[in-house]
Amino acid sequence: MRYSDTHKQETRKKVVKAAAKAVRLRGPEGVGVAEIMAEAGLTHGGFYAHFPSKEALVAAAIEEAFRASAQRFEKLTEGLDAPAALAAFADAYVTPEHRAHPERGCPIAALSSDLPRQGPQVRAAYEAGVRGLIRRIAGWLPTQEPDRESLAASLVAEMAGAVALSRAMSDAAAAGRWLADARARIKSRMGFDAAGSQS
Amino acid sequence: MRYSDTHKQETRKKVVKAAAKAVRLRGPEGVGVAEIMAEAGLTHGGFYAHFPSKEALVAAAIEEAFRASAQRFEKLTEGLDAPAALAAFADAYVTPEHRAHPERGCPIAALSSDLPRQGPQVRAAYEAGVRGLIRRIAGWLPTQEPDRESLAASLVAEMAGAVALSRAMSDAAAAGRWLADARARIKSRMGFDAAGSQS
DNA sequence: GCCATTATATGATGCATATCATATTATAAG
DNA sequence: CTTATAATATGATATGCATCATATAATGGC
Repeated sequence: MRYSDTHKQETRKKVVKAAAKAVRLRGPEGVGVAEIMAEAGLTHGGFYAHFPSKEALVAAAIEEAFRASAQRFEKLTEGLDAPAALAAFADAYVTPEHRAHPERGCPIAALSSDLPRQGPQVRAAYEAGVRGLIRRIAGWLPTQEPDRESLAASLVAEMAGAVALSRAMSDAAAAGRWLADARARIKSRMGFDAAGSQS
Repeated sequence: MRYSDTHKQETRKKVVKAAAKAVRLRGPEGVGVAEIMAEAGLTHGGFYAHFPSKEALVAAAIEEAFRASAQRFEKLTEGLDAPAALAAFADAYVTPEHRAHPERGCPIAALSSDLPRQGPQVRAAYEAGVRGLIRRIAGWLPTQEPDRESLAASLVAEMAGAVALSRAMSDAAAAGRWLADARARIKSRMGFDAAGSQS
């Protein structure tokens, strides 16, 4: 073996990371193979030594994006008890920072409407990521909650929907205020606030 | 004037309607000018007699999609009092039918993640549509609600997010069950259920 | 230092697509 | 019926992109 045996894997990783950013920022159709390779410091030619197709790269990019987001939030919530973890999650997710940086944010908010139009590999990667996030949030919900998975899915829908909607608002200040409102509503639905909380 | 003076306007309308479907189904980048013209029964050549650019068409298509959705829901809720109208809205929006037919559904759910990547005309059309829907829902919310616009926006985020997420689920039956759950949660947040409802 | 082999680069191909220039067709007025 | 003109079609251009064939460069073992 001539090159160090980790060399190819390392470049592959670089390419995938570049793709993970580019795809969230410009969308699966908005980004080209050559562009991603260039961002990873390579030219387009070597691409097919790493991936059988563009779709395979996009699928890998989505996996990577979910993995990185999960890691980010794990770090953010480690050592916290369940209510604090949930609150910390919402406080990080439903924010102007997340709105401003899709390229390092949650793939659900960044790609929700692109997804139905992607091929099966991409959809599978995305679906697995969604399920993983829902499961993580469900695990933090109070055990007396009758259907934690269902509530978790509903919370994910609202959080991702809120960030996506906020990205459609052109006025950043107004978007920020609205995100703060949405954040408060979401936290109050998480089941740990004063009694009386519904659903 | 040789052709009847409404002829061009009529074809324009046909083109915009075709575009409104195609854009929601295949996305702004997934659809071509020639394709849309063909769906309207024309060839691609005449296009620039109607629109100065593809972006202008996409913007018009989004306006049309919002207009049609608004009309649809107006018909659905006419004559109902506010609580019934809200419930009818949620019962029509958060459904497997909506999940299955983005091409005649809400542009918010169909295009949320594409939007930040579009040009200013398209974004303006979308933003106006979003604000219109939020305003309509806010008008149905109970007057004692402290901030109806904010709650309405939150509800729109959750409804659109729920439909978008459901479209990422490959198992239609599971998606349907989950949509039913989400629908119940959304209706219970609309402020007209048994006392004790929060936020 | 040289060789075999693996990784990346150069360059080509074919296809799709936005845009535009020019030709053709349809129709209302005379 | 003829004609002027508005509406649409045909065809061309240019560009961008996924994919692939072939050439070059990098590196560990001898």
